[in-house]
Amino acid sequence: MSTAILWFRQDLRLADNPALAEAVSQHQHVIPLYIHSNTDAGEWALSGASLWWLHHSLTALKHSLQSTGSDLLLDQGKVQQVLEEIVSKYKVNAIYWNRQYEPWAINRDKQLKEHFTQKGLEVKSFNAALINEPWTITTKTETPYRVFTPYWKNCLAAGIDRPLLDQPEKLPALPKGLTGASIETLKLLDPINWHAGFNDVWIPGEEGAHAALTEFLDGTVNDYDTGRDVPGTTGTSRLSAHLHFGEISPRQVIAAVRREQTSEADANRYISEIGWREFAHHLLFHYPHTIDQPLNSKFEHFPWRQDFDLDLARWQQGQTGIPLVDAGMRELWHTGWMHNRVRMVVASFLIKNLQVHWLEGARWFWDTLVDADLASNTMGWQWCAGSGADAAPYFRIFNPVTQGERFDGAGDYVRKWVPELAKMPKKFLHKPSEAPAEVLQEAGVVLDENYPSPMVDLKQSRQAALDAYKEIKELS
DNA sequence: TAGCTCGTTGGACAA
DNA sequence: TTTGTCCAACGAGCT
Repeated sequence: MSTAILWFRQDLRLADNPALAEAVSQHQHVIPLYIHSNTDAGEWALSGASLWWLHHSLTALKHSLQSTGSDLLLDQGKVQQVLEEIVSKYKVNAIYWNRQYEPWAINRDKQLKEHFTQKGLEVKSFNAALINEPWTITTKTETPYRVFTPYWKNCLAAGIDRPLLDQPEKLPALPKGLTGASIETLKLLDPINWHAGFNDVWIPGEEGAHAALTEFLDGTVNDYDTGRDVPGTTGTSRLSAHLHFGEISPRQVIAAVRREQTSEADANRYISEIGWREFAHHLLFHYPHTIDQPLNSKFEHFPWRQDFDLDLARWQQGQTGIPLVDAGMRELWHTGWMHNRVRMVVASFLIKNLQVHWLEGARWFWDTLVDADLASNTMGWQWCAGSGADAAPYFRIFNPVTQGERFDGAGDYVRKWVPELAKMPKKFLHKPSEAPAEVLQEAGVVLDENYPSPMVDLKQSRQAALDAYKEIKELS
């Protein structure tokens, strides 16, 4: 009789789970285990909104495992120690897991693999999270890609459709006497119930992931190419957190999109977004220092603001006086998520108009996003700052008023998240400070009383950013 | 090797 | 109101 530990991490699903499928096929006993160990990751430990998601996702996984005759064993503490205890107590022969790609996780897993292999266990890891793992795609000269388009062309040429693994119908019961901690003892939920609104928006877990995918395929995907840019509508798949926690795999998502009668443009555009997720992992793996250092070293000398605390707080709270920025920051706070276009706009505003270091923004997103992902977050912020791979040219500074008028022309998004402006007419919704007194009065807006004036002059701060970028250019 | 082409997401301004 | 051009030049990646 052989026993394997199936160590769950960012692969909280039963279907298309290679480590699980292998464990079930090779061993009579399988111990599904999740270890809450939040010290390995240092500054990038799971936090805030992610912990809320994790709590519910683990609860869902536990239920599904129970319905197959098994259970999910929950534990916390040092990973090696926890594994060691279970290994010796239950005569475990093998440990299987699906790979993670964060620099800290790679180091930890490598060390664990060595340790337990030396002890005579079979230790195997699998790819569950990506179409192509970061080291499998290279340029003709075998260097990593730094530009998305050639990277993605290469992936497409190699083929991106992958076979799926079925969910095991039945799992062996846990060894007798093995009962884990309850989910509550992990204390993942913040006792301050700031995440109350999340329940209305998200269903974490594998079932929730497939429900979100179905909803996307039933409607949204058919206008994805243009609809994805409109924050006031459900124009995107909203799968990011499900994908991050591995409740669904990119293979499953691509296969499902392929089955739909969707226009080529919409399907390809969406699948290329999965490609960006892959590209982010490629970059993080090959350039791990980019989690807090610029990829482009010129930016080490960028004159970021030093005394930014008050401005950062206004940005975080959605009190900048720029309606689209405030709407985005409030959507983030209330739902743990923000529309992608708005993420770019609020990031550009923080970095360029306020000249606050992109890491401050990255850290706030890390705490508040349910889909916080080190690869995507790092790539996104560096892209906006201009210091990353395939970055926005420095002169490309979003004007949040223009962006609002272009992508939230009807104003649904701003009206929803900045209700104090709900009665503003379209013409001035994105720039209330320019509205005539009678328009403001009619809309019940009293500037600096119930809605702030813009905290910076957009034109002046844009010019200041351009000058700062010029400064580092001249250094080289 | 050298040369060529191209680069997610924009804004300001002029015509 | 819409469309075209410029912004500045660099380096990635291919041939």
